[in-house]
Amino acid sequence: MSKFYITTPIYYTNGDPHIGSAYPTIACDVLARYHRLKGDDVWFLTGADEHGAKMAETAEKAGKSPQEFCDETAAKYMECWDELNISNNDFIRTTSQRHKVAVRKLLQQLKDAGAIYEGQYEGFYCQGCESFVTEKDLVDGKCPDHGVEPKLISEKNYFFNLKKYLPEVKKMIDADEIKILPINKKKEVLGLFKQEINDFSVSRQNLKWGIPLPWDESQVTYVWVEALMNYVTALGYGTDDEKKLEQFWPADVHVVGKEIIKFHCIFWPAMLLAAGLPMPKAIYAHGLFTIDGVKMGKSRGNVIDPFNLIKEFGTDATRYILLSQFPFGQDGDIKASQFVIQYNSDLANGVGNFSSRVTAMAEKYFTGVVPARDTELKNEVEAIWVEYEKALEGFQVDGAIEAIKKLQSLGDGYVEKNKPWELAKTDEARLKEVIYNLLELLRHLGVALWPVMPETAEKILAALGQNNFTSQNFSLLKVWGLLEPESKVSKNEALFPRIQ
RNA sequence: CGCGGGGUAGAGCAGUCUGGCAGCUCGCCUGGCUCAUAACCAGGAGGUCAUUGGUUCGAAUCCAAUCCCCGCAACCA
Repeated sequence: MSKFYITTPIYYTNGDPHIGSAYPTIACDVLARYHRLKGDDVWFLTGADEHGAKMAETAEKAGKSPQEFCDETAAKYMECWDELNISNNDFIRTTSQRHKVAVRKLLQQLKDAGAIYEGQYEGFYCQGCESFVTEKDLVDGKCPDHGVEPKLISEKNYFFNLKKYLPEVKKMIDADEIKILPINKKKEVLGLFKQEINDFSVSRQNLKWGIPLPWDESQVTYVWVEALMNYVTALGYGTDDEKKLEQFWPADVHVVGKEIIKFHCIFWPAMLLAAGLPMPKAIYAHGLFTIDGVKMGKSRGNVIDPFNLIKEFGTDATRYILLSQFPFGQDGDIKASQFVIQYNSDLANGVGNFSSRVTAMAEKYFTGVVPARDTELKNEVEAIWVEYEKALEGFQVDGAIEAIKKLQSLGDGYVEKNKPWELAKTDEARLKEVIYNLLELLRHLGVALWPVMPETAEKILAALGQNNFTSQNFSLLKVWGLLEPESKVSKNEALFPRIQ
């Protein structure tokens, strides 16, 4: 049995959960469930990144203490994942005691290894914001929020000696010791090495909302530095019990958005290298949404709330709709107006209707008793399984959805070709074979569906009398002919009622 | 000349590496069917493949230039 450790990005929770975070979380859930089905020992981590100036500022605007605010948003995230039926094994919060303790251990480790040195950070500081601002944020050289010119100031900071580790990191990426996927993202990362990459600061002086450095309590750890560390702190790094760390680290895949690949593909490996920890095996960068052609953002008022989607379509359909908009590794544009159309065509008319028609025929013609075995569709179904597995092994969640669609349309085509309603009048023996093939195909569809739409899969399989299927191994489940003749099946209720 | 990705039917995408009838899904139109959730199946209409120039018997694909969109570009994560 092999292990599979998968992580979502750790979300910066200074606002409510939105589909930008729901999307990769669902994708990771599909991969986690697939590996569990295969019998792998899976650890699936997600979490909340809760420190930093921006968080403190957002909390203040909301009239709350940072901790209070974080507690509330983290709860919303957890609720959202719960409603989306996300099967994460852990949810790490960077304000949790376990994270803070482990971060300080890891930072000390980096310091002891000589990877951290003291230096001066120079930047534009806005009095109004009480934080550094970037030049690109300035309008006419002034802070857009406060209308004042920020002062160039300098403060003591600790820096990570990134340059020392860059050649080794590059080598590992080149050699696919850290696989960067999809393949074009590897090119992009290697391209970054051609530009000058400077050491980065790991601390902040005038900020309270963060984790104090172990060797200098006047400085707070720079937020994304400790955020990246969540992938090991959640496994118990630096505690008395590092069993999980030994069992699951290195990660099999960090799934990240393409906007943060530099942090994950360069900075994080460098830190791991300095700390003497093994490298993640793969980093998969997924694409970003635009909505009706424009970037999603609160100020644009086009943010799609996952809770609303769940309310409108249900958990499984929301999972499906988000994943099926565009290929996982690419950017894509989505339109909320397409969601209903897609729900109706793929789910109501597709999977749902197919399940109804097949189980209804079994009831009508054979009073719900599975007729004699047949193997007419065996080869075609096996070929689709090969495609399905190949896609998921390569983290191509959308490929699995394609395979599911193929199974279903193979079924609908088979019904049309064989016209069971005519066979019922003319050829009982042939009818038995046809219905068996359809029921068995539906069983395969149910299994294939499980990682993507677990509740639906369970309903389909329960109607076929397959109740404890998740306890069985996938290698067995995908074999043709598991459905026993003489066993009892029942008609499925409408899995996805049509939306008008 | 900062780095990288992208621009293909009304919509969302594949095809570009390795040049050879421009494909998929949805939507639309027509026909068929009645087991099923007004579902299903078959057929059809719809594209100067961002623009311009070049290479070639032949270019969405290769080369050059231009325009537009997205991510990164030392501290927003």
